[in-house]
Amino acid sequence: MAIRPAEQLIHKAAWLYYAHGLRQDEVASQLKISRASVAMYLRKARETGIVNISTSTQLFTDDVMARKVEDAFKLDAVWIAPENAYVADPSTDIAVLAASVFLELVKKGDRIGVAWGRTVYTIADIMSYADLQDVTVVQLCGNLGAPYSYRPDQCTMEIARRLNAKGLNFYAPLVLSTEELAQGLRAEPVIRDQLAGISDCDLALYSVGAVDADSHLVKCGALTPAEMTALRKQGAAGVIAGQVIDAKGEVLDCDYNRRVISADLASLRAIGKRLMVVQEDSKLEPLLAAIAGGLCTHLVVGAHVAERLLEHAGAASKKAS
Amino acid sequence: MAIRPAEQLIHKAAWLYYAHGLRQDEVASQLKISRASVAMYLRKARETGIVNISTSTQLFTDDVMARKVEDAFKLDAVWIAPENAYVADPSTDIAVLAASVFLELVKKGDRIGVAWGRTVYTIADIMSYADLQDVTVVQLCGNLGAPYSYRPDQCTMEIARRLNAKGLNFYAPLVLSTEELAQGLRAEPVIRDQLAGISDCDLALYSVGAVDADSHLVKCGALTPAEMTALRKQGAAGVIAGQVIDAKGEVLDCDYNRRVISADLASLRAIGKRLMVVQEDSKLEPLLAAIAGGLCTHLVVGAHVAERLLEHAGAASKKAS
DNA sequence: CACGGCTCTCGACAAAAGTCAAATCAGCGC
DNA sequence: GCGCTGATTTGACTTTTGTCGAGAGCCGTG
Repeated sequence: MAIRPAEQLIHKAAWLYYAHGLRQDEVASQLKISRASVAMYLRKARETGIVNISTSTQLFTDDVMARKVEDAFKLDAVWIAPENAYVADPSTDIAVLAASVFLELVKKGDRIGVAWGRTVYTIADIMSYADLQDVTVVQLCGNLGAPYSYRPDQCTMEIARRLNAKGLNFYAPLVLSTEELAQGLRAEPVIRDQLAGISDCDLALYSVGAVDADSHLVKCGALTPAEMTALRKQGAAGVIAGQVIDAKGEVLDCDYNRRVISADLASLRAIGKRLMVVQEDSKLEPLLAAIAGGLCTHLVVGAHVAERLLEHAGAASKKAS
Repeated sequence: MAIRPAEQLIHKAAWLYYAHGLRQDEVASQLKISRASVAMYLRKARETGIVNISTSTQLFTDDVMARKVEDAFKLDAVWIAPENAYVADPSTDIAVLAASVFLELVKKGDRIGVAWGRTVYTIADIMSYADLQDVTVVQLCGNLGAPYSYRPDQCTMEIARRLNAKGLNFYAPLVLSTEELAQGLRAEPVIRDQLAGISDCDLALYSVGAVDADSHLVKCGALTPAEMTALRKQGAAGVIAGQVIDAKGEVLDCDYNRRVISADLASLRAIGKRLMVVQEDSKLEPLLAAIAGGLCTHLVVGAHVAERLLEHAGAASKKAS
């Protein structure tokens, strides 16, 4: 296989084209190949992250609303995707923004924790490629043998692939049938090491789930709709990395949570940058819970959710005074 | 001036085009402007660093020779520009590479020390734009009222401008006529603070000058050719940030050095990443001195100099054994 | 209020980049 | 040795992008 020379050529072509600003035909004659090949190499270079094209996400932090949300909830940084999007699908817009923000936050040598969900998978799916060799992507929670394409391990691996990073998977079920078994598995060296390594992460990427019948936990069979309703009554406000949290952002004391294998919230809070992405307008309550629990330092949301966050903050401060 | 809406438009256009991958005509219809304007906005976006296109410099570190030089001289990283360049001017090639490497090393929030010289100015000149608001570029040595376009303050300001960073200039002459005056000026609060702030830098960018009649010090009138020759006899091996160093990379004990206002070498050594760029083949001796003095952790050189570095290292180790 | 001077915007053309089917080449089993 | 398979490369074609001069809008000035 002539992959070595090809790799070299891709690098050289990318170098001449992007760094030196030569035209494709000039590159072609320098490298003594046809221009069409140059075009192909350049596409590969972009796809593999040999060249990085990134747009500043400043536009979305400059927003006054973003500043207000930052202040109101004491977050490190907030990005707001305009709702009156210029593009067809507003939820895609949030994911594209989230992917850019994510890439901006990642540094060389980082260890990144990734949770699971439709949102995270969408982000992974549209994320552009980058070449960050010494980055590790770890899975934050156990697996779910769901028929979905956004299984936890898929999210992790896809992001690792895009970044050209190492992917560290987590081969345990998210939820077991008994508490004892869960405890036993958590004590298992392979699993224990994985869980222990989570707090060493520099950056976490996750979303928050709603506590309703549409939740992934229900769709994947981890919980029945009835159990979900029951959890709601017990004070469940959201789902983070497979665990059910209450309105204060603490793990809900319930049978289900005790059977889950996932990063405990203290480990998550130990991660410096916790990037939370919320696409759906309906996830206001879970998001508030996550913020209350200090599970989020960096936030990407749509304008609509941002507005409602501010309304809520305003109401709360009024009540307090 | 309709510059505010324009700024917004540039951001939006860049966002839709680069992040969402729309075509220019699609962007144009979304934004309700002509495609020609979109093309113009995109150019501006590239020029101002709203979008970043960077190519991985891996190709040049992958080189086995680069590894050998790293090992032989205990450097953190070495990049080697191939001498049989694909481009017209080999020295430009080194500068382009150096600029890429430099941009790769800069992080948000960094403080960067920049020295002066043709090499540094060339790098500044071809460096692409970036948007790093919270970066500070400081000048490492005093000014020289030369008729050259690569005055120390110019180098600093140009790099600051390209990075969209703050530029901190150094308004003192590089060399004074008496030692007393130099001492007095160094004690001056404005100057003292500047000099004291140098060791807080995260990254330094400089080259090394040769001790000959072609040196900038001679061309700018700081030293006469005769003085230069005399210094050589006293053991001068190179020039760093306006100061004359000996073969061990220490400040040469001479009248000239005592009259200079510049970063002292200890401050330079305190900077974490010291990127040295050498274009000319003739600068082998100064480079060896700089390396010996621990003034360089990251190195960008042409293949020819790299070869000679290795020869030298080989000879030295043979002699030692 | 008309007048330059200024920048921004547009349409049309030229240049460059992307794409695809056909051709070429290397490796491999028969 | 021969022909097959699959990947790579090429030339020709189409689409997309860059550029330029003309014209439109805006402001301060006489």
